[in-house]
Amino acid sequence: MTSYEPAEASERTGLSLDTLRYYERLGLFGPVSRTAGGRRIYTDGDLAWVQLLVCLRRAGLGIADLQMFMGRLRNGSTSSGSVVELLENHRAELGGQLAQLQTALRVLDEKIAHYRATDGT
Amino acid sequence: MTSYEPAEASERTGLSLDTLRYYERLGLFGPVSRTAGGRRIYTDGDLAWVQLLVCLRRAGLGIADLQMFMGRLRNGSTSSGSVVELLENHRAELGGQLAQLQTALRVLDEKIAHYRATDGT
DNA sequence: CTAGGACCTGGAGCGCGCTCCAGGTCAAGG
DNA sequence: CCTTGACCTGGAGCGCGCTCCAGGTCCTAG
Repeated sequence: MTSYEPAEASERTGLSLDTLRYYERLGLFGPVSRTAGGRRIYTDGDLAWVQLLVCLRRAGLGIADLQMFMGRLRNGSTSSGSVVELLENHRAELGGQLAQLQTALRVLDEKIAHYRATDGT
Repeated sequence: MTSYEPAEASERTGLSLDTLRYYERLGLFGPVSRTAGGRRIYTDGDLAWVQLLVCLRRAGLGIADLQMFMGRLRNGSTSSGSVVELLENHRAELGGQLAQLQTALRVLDEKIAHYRATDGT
């Protein structure tokens, strides 16, 4: 029992049927095998990939990133180094965003203080 | 000398003229004062706001966030609390993204290890 | 055999955040 | 005066990441 119909795959990954098909079309995973009639049958392996994709999307990577990502991972070639590199770059970027937010928080605190001092009703 | 022509404002904020106008149209800052002829003249105050906006955008907040943000800050009313709240929620979100990334990194390490063990050419 | 529902495909549509464009106005230099 | 270039406006266009739709197929239940 290591295979799932589309509905179940959707449920398990949290992606819509459309999005699953979309990702597959873009080559982010799969190709997914089919029944004689042409319906998709997702394997555990497929879903594991999808979970990883979901994870990366949630982490803020773009579709293009995921494409080169999958490309690299597919053709072995320990260029997996560059994949990890990509992730770590993104992590750095997130760090930057956090820093921006903290700056914003600081600036806001100043503004609030200023308001209180100037216009302290 | 606390005022700037559009070109200079653009240069100083790193936003395009279009984007400056766009943000102003959306009410994210301003209204910017004009010359008799109708050209914009940005003040230091304007640019300070814009810097804050840039900061928040870089931190990943959406335009809608910025709008309610500015709305809150404008009408005083120490609801600035909810503004800070917004920022901190977002910070938490970034934290979540980082976590997702780390999970992805971990999963990848596993996959790589698996590759090496299975197919270790 | 028939009905119903889950699934298929290709392509159109949408919300976001800009970016570009046409057609016109202002203002400093010659 | 005229030219030139930075600026103005409203609105169209674009790339992303889905999401929705029409029109058709499969297949299980009655």
